[in-house]
Amino acid sequence: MSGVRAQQKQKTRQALIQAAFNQLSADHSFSNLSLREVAREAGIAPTSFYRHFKDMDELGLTMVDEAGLTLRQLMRQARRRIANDGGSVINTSVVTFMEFIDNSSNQFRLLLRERSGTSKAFRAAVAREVKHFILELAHYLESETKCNAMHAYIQAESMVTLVFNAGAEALDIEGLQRDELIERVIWQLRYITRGAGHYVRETSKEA
Amino acid sequence: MSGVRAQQKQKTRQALIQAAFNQLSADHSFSNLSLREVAREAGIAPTSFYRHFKDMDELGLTMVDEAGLTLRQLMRQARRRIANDGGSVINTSVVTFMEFIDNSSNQFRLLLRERSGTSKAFRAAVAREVKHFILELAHYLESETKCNAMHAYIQAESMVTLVFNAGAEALDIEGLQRDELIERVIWQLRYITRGAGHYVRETSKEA
DNA sequence: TATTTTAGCTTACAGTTGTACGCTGAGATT
DNA sequence: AATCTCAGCGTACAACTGTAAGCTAAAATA
Repeated sequence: MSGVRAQQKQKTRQALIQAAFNQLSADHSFSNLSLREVAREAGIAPTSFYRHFKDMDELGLTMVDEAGLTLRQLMRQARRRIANDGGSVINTSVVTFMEFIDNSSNQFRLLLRERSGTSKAFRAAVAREVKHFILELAHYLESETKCNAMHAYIQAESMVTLVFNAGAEALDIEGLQRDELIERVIWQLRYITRGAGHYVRETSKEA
Repeated sequence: MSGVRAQQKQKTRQALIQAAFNQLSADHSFSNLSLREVAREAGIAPTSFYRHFKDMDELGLTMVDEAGLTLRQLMRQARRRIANDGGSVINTSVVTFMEFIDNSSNQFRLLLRERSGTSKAFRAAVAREVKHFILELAHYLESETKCNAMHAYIQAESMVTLVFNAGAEALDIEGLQRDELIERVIWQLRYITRGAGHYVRETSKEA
């Protein structure tokens, strides 16, 4: 196993994935990609594509998985920063997420677009990745605050929604406008934290 | 003016727009549309398309305007309901929005997708429509509560983001799951209201 | 009434797409 | 050493795309 042969196959498979990611941009979405162009950039004949993926959709789903992985790694990194540098949870998280958008903008774009895209399988795949993200945050909130599971989940869901959305807007702007955007999203997260906190307290009073 | 000629032209122009909207669906986005297919459904020759629009993008931008109009009409209707039926603001708004998603799902889909789509002009157009929506809500919040302008805007922005997002998710689900989704988004809006209220009070104390 | 304007048509073309089919040669297996 | 496997290639094709060019007939204008 893992002979020269299989190794080379993995290599061109990665070349295909990389080529596809490279061709994503502000004005080129996954559905705009053509099998032929991807194969061309990867340096293989169009028909050789099929040795690696059944069709473009299979490639795309692989890419979604990869982007989701990056996203989860990112979140762990954020938590590490919070634990070590001792910065504010909200601030650190938002800053880390914005770094993701700048450093891996094509991965983020893929998630962003395919979340409401044309293929049910894609939408489901992105939803799954986002849900992972939400659940990890919900667990964190549940352990760090005196939040019950339901409120923790809803709170996490809104936070992820708001940050994700701000990320989408951030893609198109720079400088001052961007700083203002970040400030706004931080306020939004504060609202959520306060508001959820209120209802949690009320709920525990009732209990 | 408004002779038989101009009248007929408007009619086929509308036929083109309608044909394009008809061809949108869960698995057919605007960028998947072809000029030829739209023309075919509208009942004209492909090349006659150019008598009405410079290219597909011009058609698309017109469609975005139309969808934005529908959206604003919807919001006014929601406010009327709130004033007359006297129901809860949050509940009525969410229910109204969900009706929009069911009754005009293709218009909603257009806004949803092109918001993060491939064309900067489209993204800007959708952002403009959404901003209208946010501003109207912000003014409402500012007048109905003791909220200052900044908090009103940020609050409105988060509410629209959360509802819009829930709408996107609602497109793919039905029944119980959907009811749960609606319940969650209502909680999220409550968080925002409470949280914003808290900071507003704090600000006015400081002042 | 004579002239101009124009929405819609037909024909035509060059470009791109996905993919079926069959071959080859280098690694893997026996 | 003989055989098998299979990643990658080249050719080929049918389906579709956007759009250029020029015609026609009916409405508008003068």
